[in-house]
Amino acid sequence: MTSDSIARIRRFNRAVTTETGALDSSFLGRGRPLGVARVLNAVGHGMTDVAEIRDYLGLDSGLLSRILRSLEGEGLITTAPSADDARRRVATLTEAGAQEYQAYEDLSDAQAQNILNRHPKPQALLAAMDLVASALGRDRIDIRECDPAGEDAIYCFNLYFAELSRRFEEGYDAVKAGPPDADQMRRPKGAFFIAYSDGLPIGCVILKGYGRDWAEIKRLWVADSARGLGLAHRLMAAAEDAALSLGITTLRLDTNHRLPEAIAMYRKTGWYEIPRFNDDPYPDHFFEKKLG
Amino acid sequence: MTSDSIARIRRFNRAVTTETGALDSSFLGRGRPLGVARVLNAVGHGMTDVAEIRDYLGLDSGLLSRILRSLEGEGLITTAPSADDARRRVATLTEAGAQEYQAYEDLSDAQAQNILNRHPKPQALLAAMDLVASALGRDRIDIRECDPAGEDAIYCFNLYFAELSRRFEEGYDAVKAGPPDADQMRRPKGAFFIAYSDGLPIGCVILKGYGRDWAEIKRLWVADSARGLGLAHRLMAAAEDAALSLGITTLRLDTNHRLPEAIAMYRKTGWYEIPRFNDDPYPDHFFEKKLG
DNA sequence: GCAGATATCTGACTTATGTCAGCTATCTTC
DNA sequence: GAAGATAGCTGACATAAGTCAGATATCTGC
Repeated sequence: MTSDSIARIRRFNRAVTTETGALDSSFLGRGRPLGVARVLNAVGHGMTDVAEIRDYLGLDSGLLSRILRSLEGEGLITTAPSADDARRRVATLTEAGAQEYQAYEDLSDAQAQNILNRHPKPQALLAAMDLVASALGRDRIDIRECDPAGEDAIYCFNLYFAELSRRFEEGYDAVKAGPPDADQMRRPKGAFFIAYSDGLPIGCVILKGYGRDWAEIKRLWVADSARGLGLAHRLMAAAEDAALSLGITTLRLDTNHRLPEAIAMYRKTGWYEIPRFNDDPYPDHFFEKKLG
Repeated sequence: MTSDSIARIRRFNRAVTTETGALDSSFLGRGRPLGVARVLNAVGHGMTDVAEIRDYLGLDSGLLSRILRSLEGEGLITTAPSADDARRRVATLTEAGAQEYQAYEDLSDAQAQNILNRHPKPQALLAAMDLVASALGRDRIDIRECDPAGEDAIYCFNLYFAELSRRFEEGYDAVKAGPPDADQMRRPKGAFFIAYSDGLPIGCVILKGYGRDWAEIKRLWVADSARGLGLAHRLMAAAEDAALSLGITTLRLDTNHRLPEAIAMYRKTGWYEIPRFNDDPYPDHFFEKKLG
């Protein structure tokens, strides 16, 4: 069984490296070496700081310098000293550079679309890819404080609501839970965090504050494909850190018996059950935790 | 939805290329450039013919020549003119080469094992990897005529029986279906085919002959992860070709109503239903097809 | 303002990889 | 056995990628 498993993983590696050789070569086909294309891509993704690019792509200082010069020579980027530290340099796309970047994006998109079109069960394929990507990329999952009214936040909330609808016998209607107040999820009252894996949101948590010394944890969500990787713990830790930094000493949350893994996790991490503290129709379990 | 799908595929590509950069570098760490290691690997996998290696790895004739020379210099391989065409050369591993090849294999295995160990749901991860690998590698699925008593054949049969057990209400007992007669699955009576995706068996079919002008199709199996890729058609085509080359003009098969996709496929590809022609307890549908 | 740290750049070098034309030995066909 | 095809080898060259030791400008802490 184990040796069969290893054979399967190795087959996967072969299949994927062969294919992603082709995927990477979508960066080619525009008459530019891979290294140069990768840097252009990094700048296009908003990585302007030279040091940041170097770090992200793992390039030598001298090598990156030459690549930047080459992109400048092509008229695709301009570099200038950073405003707050003249030793540092920042790179920005020129108009031609933005066009070229977009051309690479379009190529990548077309490539991805092609894989989808050729598969009989695209949804199953996507789910499998998500699972694999989360597993392989678990060390690269990062949790960022985000705008609770942003596009990614809405993406997370919709998946969270969909999950609740599946779990609850009676379904779930986001409207009944009351309208959200984004200010309560933003500093100085509260905070909002999204967990990203290579740019895809795969989890979130709200710290909903009222300007008092207690706050609520809401909408703790982890994507199916990322379950079991300890992401819920990390999100909760981020929320608790934020709470402490806002002078909040007590957290509360409500939940439902149809979410037993969550309840088990709360009990294991210092939460204790308390009486109902709101009249929300969905929750039937209420927890509290003292911080600090 | 579509643009979300594309984002997910691209995230997958990023995650996997980053990780498989690490995977490929397991080929490194032994003080040998990737190209050289790949050739050593190809020879270790039984690719002795120089032209075959060149084709498989997509290398330039001159480049491969130099790499072979370098491996010879290290004492890992020997090359000699081919017995039946002295222009061609064949490469073989020396003892030191076999050891070095094994060292690479062990590294790859350890790397794969490591991925498994770190995941909370290894079986789900493997299933997802299989699905992705079959999808990406569908152009590289090849069907080979194999020994029906070999290790891979037994692997396929076990998965086939497991599938039937799941499908049939009353389960499935391979013993009741009668003992296999390997000679009937080998030329000149019959034939046996396995579909391989990067070395992993993902489908099979038996052409079971009796030295007469009709034969039976048995154990047509396609792995879950490879459904929908047209593999059953390709396996059947291989079996039909083999039948024609053996002078067989009529094929028969039996199946069960719990395998509706298979029955639908038979009806669409020239098979017509006939009365029961054996007393096997499991089948309840019987088909025939005229070839040529 | 000075010492030491930091960020980037330049030049000189190496290695890996790929390309191509021409060479030699061998095979196939007539 | 001669003509042309084929397989692999060699030499000459090109490019991509990476390494490393200074050089230069700037920042930070004292």
